[in-house]
Amino acid sequence: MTKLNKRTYSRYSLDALTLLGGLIRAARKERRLTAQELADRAGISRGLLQRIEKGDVKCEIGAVFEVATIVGVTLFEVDETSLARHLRQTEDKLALLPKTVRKKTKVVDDDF
Amino acid sequence: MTKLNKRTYSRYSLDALTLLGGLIRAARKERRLTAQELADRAGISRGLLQRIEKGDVKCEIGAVFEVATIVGVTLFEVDETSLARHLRQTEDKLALLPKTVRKKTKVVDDDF
DNA sequence: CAACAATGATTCATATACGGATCATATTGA
DNA sequence: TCAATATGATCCGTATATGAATCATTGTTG
Repeated sequence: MTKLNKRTYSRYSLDALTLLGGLIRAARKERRLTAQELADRAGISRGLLQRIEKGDVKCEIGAVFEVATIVGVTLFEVDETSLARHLRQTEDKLALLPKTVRKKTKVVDDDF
Repeated sequence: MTKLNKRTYSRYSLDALTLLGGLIRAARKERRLTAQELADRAGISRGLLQRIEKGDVKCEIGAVFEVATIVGVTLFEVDETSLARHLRQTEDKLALLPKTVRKKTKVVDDDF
């Protein structure tokens, strides 16, 4: 029992999340949306939106992306076409790589 | 009882998540990292990494960002300096906006 | 200033995401 | 081809994120 897991996060991840939250909050205000209104539109609670705007690491990424999308904060390329194209490119790229990664079975046989 | 909430997600959000997962997976393979290895480095389980690479909407955004960071997939600007600068700019922008959004109290008084 | 509205913060119950284990399958290297 | 290993897919128990409710505070408008 007692998981005591304590995940850790790099500074970059934390900053990126804070930034994303800030962008969402700024976009919401520019559009003069109430926290409650935006939460309703996204189908989440106001409390969760608060945490999202604060950059809380423990939020469903789906909820965060949805809110961001609603207020017009887009990650990656903006337009859908380019997103779809990017998706295909990624798939193609993956097809080229070996399907499974294989570790070097043994240390270099350097006794000679 | 029975929440039956059924959140919905826009096509864009779903695509963006799929793309992000694909980018992570591609980056992992380019670096010849095993799923287990990457999971260990991120302090998460292999199962969760699987879901992340699949673009599952129900994942802690912190875990996703952390994994992405580890394999070098960066959202927003790449370098830390620009990220920090962006952070400040967002704060400044927020400072200019009204602190709370206020709804029009009444419907337009258009009986005349 | 007075009334009201939006936000921030907390608490609690519950739905659920997570880790861990396991099994089957696919893929690799020798 | 064979052995080894990575991956995919489930299942289960538990830690925990979420929604709902509430209260205090701050900001806004009239």
